[in-house]
This record gives sequence, structure tokens and C-alpha cells, in this order.
Amino acid sequence: MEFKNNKPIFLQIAEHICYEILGRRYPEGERMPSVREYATEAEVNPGTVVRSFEWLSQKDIIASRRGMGYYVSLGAAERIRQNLREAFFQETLPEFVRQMKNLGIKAEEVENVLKQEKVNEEE
Amino acid sequence: MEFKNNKPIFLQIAEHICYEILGRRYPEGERMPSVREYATEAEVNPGTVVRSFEWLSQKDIIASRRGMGYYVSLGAAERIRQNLREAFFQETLPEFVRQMKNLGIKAEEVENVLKQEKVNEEE
Amino acid sequence: MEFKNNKPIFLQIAEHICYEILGRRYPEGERMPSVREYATEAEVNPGTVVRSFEWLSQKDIIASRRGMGYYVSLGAAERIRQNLREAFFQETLPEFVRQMKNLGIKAEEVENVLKQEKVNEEE
Amino acid sequence: MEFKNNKPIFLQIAEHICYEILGRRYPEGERMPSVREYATEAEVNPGTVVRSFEWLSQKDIIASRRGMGYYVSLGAAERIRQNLREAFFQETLPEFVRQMKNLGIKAEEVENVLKQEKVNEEE
DNA sequence: GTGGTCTAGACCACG
DNA sequence: GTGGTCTAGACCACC
Repeated sequence: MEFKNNKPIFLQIAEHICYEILGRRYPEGERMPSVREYATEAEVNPGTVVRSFEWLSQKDIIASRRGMGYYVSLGAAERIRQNLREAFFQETLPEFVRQMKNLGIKAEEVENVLKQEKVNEEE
Repeated sequence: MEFKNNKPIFLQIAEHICYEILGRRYPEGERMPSVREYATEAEVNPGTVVRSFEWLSQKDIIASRRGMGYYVSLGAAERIRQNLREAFFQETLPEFVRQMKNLGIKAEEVENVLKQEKVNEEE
Repeated sequence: MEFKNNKPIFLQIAEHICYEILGRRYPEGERMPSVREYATEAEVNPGTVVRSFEWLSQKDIIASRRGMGYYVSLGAAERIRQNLREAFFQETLPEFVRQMKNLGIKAEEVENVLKQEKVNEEE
Repeated sequence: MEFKNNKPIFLQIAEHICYEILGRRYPEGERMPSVREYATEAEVNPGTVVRSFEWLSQKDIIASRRGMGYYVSLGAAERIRQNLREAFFQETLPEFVRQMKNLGIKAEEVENVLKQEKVNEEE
């Protein structure tokens, strides 16, 4: 696993896990890899993974069962989806529009890209 | 002046100055406010403003004249415009599209916002 | 059976058993359910029940008879009652009072709850 | 500073700070001691204090200002008070009543203690 | 085996 | 100076 420098590793791991949950790699109710497993796989210090898992359990995405490991919470995928959509519409999109206005970029230019990329179509 | 937590303050200041130059508040060839002036106005540590100015002069947007302060470079506005547009089309926009795909957000939803905000019209 | 997260499961089980003994569900001198039985009933790891039973036998509340299982000790109920009352008056109650003082909660507020719950009356 | 064994040190520190904020030792809006200061004073590893501070800032009790330290949030005292009262009435008190019922302790016995301790009176 | 906590020490960006 | 992150390694309680 490779990491960017401008963002804490533990957050990158947490987000990566979110996308893995969305993709059903870790289904709801199932057990996550243990901290140590995940740490060796990601070539990272176990403490860092601990931090990722704590962050996720604070968001009710996973939950620890004493002595047994972490399990994906029920409804986790939907909750992740909600969080990401909210972040998109309340932060990413307004900032995006702000930049367009500041740079005088026309809506048409962006819409053309959206058509090219076929974002309309179902996954 | 208010700052977001997820970005270094000195960068936010630098970016803000860029937009001020684009808006002709600081015209090309003219003298910038002194570090101290800017610091008190923005309610910020002077050292932080120093860093912003250094960052801007590295980008050839402003330049220091010994003992006289910083001056807006000739061609600064156009250079800023180029940099920001490049960043927009090569980083912001692709990342934006990636998120839309991941979250299943339709082009239509974004286009509606663009219409509402009237990003088409000239300022 | 459901467990809280802030307390070891084996202790919660042990405490639960104590109350079952007080309530004559497991009368003195009688045989306890086997570890396996109890574990499946409580949906818990058998090793955890083992620990609960060991903890209880250390407190002379139950005792193991070789090859026959655990039996409720004679005088267990009275001993439990004593222990719990002692803990209540020497630990729980003082801590309770301390919190009331810290938070400025009036005696009246608590007394009202006690009346509502009818803690005066015999069960 | 002395710590109990049954509770994480970083939590004990965090709670201790809460009471110090309630007691105006750290007034709202004022700067907290730095992580390193607090660590040496409490004879604890700096990382442990970091965890305490993170925990508190998650609860909106303190907030970090980049490069300047942690500051007590506005309204922190009231928020702490609310949290503690909520915990008292929704957790401590019901559990307290449950124990009373289980042990057959009469309301009168508790009320006498409350009178002795004069919990009625204003602080 | 599992997670949870604590320590020690290092490096970095920021103000 | 400040906090923020990461590493390494240790010890513990719990299942």
C-alpha cells in the first residue's frame, strides 16, 4: 500500500477501508483483519492501524468486540455513503463552484468533461 | 480574516493575495502592504505573513526590493491565472469527477447547481 | 444476554450469577449449569464462563466438585448480600454523593426518583 | 498527579482537566498549558497528554490553534456540566436504583446519608 | 490469539 | 516554541 505525503497515513488507511466496505470486500457484520494482520499487509506500524480503527469505530463504521477483533457495523456502508455525499455537496461542490467563478471557467467547459467521462451512466 | 483548519494559514493567505491581485486590489508594479501592516490587518503572526510573501516571491508573483518592501511582479495576474487554471483542469476537476463516480452522483445534479449559481455569466 | 462495554464480560456474568443465586434460581447446595451449557445460553466463549466460575469460587460463592461440576456453596446468598451491601455503602454511595455535590444536584431530585421507583416497598 | 489502575491514564487526565475548567482554573478562551508542560507536571509521557487533549477537543471542550497550543473553547464549562448531568441521570442514577432494589436497601437509608452530607445546600 | 494502553524517541510543518 | 504523526517495543486484560 502506498501513501501520499500530504495526508496522515492513518487517515488514508481509514478512508481506504471505507471504500473497501463500500465494495463489500469487508461485508457488514463480518470480522475485519486483526490490527497486526492489517499492519503487516500495509507495511505500517501496528499503532498506526490502531489509530485508523479507532477513528472508524468513532464513526460507527466498525466496532471492537473484546478479545475477538473488530467487526464491520451494520449499516456501515450506507453511513459511509451518506457522509461522503454530505461532504461532497457541502464542501467539495461549493469550493469547486467558487474556483470556477474566480477563474472565469464556464459551466459549458465542465459539462463537456462530464459527458466525456460518462458520469451519467449507472455503475 | 478567517481560516480553515485543514490548510496551513500561510497558504491561505498567499492564495487570498493571489485573488486580490487578480482583482486589481494590488495592481502589477505597485507596492504590497508591509508584512506588519498585512499581519495586523489579518490578525496573524507577522512570521506567517513573511512565509506567505516568500512563497509568493518564489512563484514570481511578487518580488522584494531591498529596503523598500515587496512589489507585485509584472505579468503576475496572468501567471496566477495560468497556474490556477492548470491546477483546476489537471487536479481539481479529475478528482471531482472521480468522487462523482464513486458516489454515483449524476451530472445533472451538478449542472443544476451550476445554473443556479449562474457560473456562465461574466462577472 | 447483553453486555456493557465498560466492564469485562466475565465479571458481568459473575455478577449476573450472583443475582440469580440471590433470586433462588440456583439454590444453595444445588448444581450449577455446566460451563458449556452456560456458555451456549449466554452466547459467550466457554473460556469466559470458566473465568467467571473461577472468580466466583474464589469468593466462596460456588465450589467445584471434581468431575461433577460446580455447586452453589452453603451460605452463598447471605455472603453475596453482605459483600454487595458493603460495596454499596462504602464505595457506590460515597461516590454517588460526591458526584451529586460536584454537579449541584439536590437531594430532592434524587428522592423524587426513589419515590417514583417505589424502592421503599418490599419486593 | 496520581492515577487509579482501573481506568486509562489519558482519560483520568481528561476528566481532571474537565473539573479544572469547571473550577475556572483554566478559564474559557484562555490557553491551556502546552502538551509538554502538562506532561512533565503530571509525570507522564507527552503522547499520553496528546491523547487526553485530542479526546477533549473531540468533545469541543478545547481546541488547538496551529503552532500556538490548545485553548479552552467558549461554552466549555456549560457543556461539561451538561454531559456530566446527563451521565448522572441516565446511567449512574438508574444503576444506583437498580442496586438498591436488588439489595433491598430502603430509600430512607440513603436519604439519611444525603441529609448528613448536606447535599441540599448551595455550594 | 485479540485489542488497549503507555513509553521513548524521532521527525515534520506551522506560527 | 507549538501540535501532529509515526515508529518501536513493551505490558496488560480479555476471550
